[in-house]
Amino acid sequence: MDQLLDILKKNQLSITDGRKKILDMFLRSPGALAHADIEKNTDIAFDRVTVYRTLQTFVEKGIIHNIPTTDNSILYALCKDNCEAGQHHDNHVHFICDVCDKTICLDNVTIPEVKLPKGFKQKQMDVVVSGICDECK
Amino acid sequence: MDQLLDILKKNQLSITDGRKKILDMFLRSPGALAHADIEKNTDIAFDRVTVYRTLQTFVEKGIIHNIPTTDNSILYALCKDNCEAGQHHDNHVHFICDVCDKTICLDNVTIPEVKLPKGFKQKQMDVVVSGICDECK
DNA sequence: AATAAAATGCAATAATGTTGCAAAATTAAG
DNA sequence: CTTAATTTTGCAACATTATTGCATTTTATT
Repeated sequence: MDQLLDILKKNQLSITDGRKKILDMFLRSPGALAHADIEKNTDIAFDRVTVYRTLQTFVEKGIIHNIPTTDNSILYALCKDNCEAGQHHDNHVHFICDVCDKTICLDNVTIPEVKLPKGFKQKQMDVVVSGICDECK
Repeated sequence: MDQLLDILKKNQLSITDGRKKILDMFLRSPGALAHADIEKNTDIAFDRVTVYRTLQTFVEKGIIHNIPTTDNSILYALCKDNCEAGQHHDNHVHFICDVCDKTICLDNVTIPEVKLPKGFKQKQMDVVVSGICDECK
């Protein structure tokens, strides 16, 4: 049973080489990936446009979601437990390591609550913590 | 006593038209600004490059800081109380309104604490809440 | 007012993202 | 298994966004 095919089929996506390879990268990656990471991967011999469109499709289907960053890059991550169920709009804690620069999706960290001023209604919350990760300590 | 000049002088920056006008935009703006907002402002008749360099300088000096976003834009905000003291690396709560699309810096909202897994060391935390702001409710 | 230092504008270049359309691959049907 | 319909991909062109070097202008210093 291939996890790859499983995810693609569940989301009613046709099985193509591009989607398989890109999804495979996410499944193997401990952290988040930027568009550039994928494009620079020599195994991925696809056109820039295909990468853009594949990522867009994956986001729409809820296979991956994007992580806020303070630079102008977009980070994508597949969160192990939830995303396959299509619940990727749920709240997450993301950790960015200042040393190795990797972004890790901390699925099992409880997200805190925030008291907003009067009149504000919360729909989603993203928490990005930066510091030193467990491998670089 | 001009607040503008005060901020620039405190940070040992020469007083130029560009810096004055861009800083003025931040002082008048209730929310965060993107590079594009500044460039499109007809009062700002400066070269793109100047805007980039001015923003970079302001960030380095701690006059403004940038806010994580899930799209590929960089948002900058001057946070009313802290930034002048150069403490802009402190933790903030940012609110992005889904309706009017403005980003607001909630300085007086207490930032929550997060328990990280073993081995992770937290240095900074950014919280981005999205929903409906008090003006669009 | 003259000089040193810093900031700006311009031009060129690089990097990043988007769109339309033809060719190729995948799926569905017989 | 082969064919037709649908979807995906690659290419090309284009648009937007960001960066760098250098000459010119502006600001600060004496």
